Amino acid sequence: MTESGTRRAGRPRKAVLNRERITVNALELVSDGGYESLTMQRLAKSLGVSPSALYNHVDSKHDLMQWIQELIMADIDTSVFDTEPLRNALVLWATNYRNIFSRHIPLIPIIAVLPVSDSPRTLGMYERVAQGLKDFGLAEKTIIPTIVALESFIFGSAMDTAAPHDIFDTSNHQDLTPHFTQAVAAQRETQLNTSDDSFQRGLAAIIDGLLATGKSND
Amino acid sequence: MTESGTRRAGRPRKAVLNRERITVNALELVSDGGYESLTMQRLAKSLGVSPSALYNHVDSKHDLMQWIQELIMADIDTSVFDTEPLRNALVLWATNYRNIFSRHIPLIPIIAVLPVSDSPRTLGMYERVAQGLKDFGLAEKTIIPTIVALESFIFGSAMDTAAPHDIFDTSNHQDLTPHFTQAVAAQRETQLNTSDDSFQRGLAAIIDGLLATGKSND
DNA sequence: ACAATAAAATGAATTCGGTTCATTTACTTG
DNA sequence: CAAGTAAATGAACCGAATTCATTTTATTGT
Repeated sequence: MTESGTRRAGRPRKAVLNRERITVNALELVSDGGYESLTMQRLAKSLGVSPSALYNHVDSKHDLMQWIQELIMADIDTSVFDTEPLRNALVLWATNYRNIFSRHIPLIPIIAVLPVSDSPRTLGMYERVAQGLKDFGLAEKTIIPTIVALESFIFGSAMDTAAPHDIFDTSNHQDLTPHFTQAVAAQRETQLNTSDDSFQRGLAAIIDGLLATGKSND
Repeated sequence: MTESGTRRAGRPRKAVLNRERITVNALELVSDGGYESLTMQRLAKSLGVSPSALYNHVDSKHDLMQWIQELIMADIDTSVFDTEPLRNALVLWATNYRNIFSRHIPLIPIIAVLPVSDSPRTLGMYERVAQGLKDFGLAEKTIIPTIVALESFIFGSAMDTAAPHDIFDTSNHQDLTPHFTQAVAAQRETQLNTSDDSFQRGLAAIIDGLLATGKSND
């Protein structure tokens, strides 16, 4: 949409940077060194460029986060809704979703609050899940609350995976917390990872409940 | 416990700062202006003191966050476990918990990951819930996963309350997302706040499921 | 009264964050 | 080859957390 008229010529120099290179490098930084590693200066250095150069391509760090969201969302598999019965599909999708975000904890509070229309892939995912729920027979008005509730559980569970393994260590307070201490010991005996165990139990519970109470004939 | 021996005398000057004043002011800053408002400099100014003075009392901003956690946890009501049947008590406790944290979103990712032993009040809350679940007849080994799953849902739901009201606005993509768009419209017609609706539905579902599948005779 | 004490408060300095902007670079095209 | 343009630069700004040498001042034993 460059204005015409007395225009002579001109194209820019060859760009070193572009959205993809920036986003991929940013995500790499995060994967390697945690989220504190993602600073505009470090990102610039990893791209062999000066920090200010980034701002010719991205408006702000927050915008960069949105780009990263798109990249991450691409990993979430919704094809199971085509091949599996709904309950199964929900379990597989949710598990996949949670596992991916547990590798990107600091993005969660940001993404949880981002308008879906800013991310085509996110929108696509919602559409696929909504369709599955509708075909299953959920009442139209319960579809969104069902998705939101599931996602809340997924995000919360993803955050929980960041908890240290000794988060429930009560060595110092045993006497004051007898029931809790005993419960911790009992869970430990199962040899199951606490986060995974909690997620699987909670997921089965919430899916069954949501599908049961959301049927059309309410 | 100052060492004796060749000691002469000495007590410090009267302290302007102390843990309580610092923590209360910090939380006030957060409530008034969101979490970006909580900086050590602003906190210092609100206390009529220089920023560096804070570091005579708190080791780091992260430590300050833990203090704030303690203050917030004090608001969570566990007395319902003494007066209500378990299912009811869980609903009331979870709702209270979620409402309180929805006013402190940025703390969630931090608190979700904090060792409970660092916060006596958090520990006390867990003890009370664990006791309730045990008395209800849950198998010992399912108590911790039950609590963790509930808390994950609570934290996720608290974050969701920060989502903008038009988070699901699809005006631009209607044709590509027919099911989702229709589901959004149907939910809107109920006049219910999406976050609240989702939370209540999800909460009932997950509690029923967890209590049903966690009974001792598994 | 007084000198010694020691925690508390200060203010300057450091380091690192995101972001802006005037300037320069180098590629493309008429 | 000259014009034109987006891209890249580097210096600068602001505000953040934190450190440290220094100063203040309430207390207490003499």
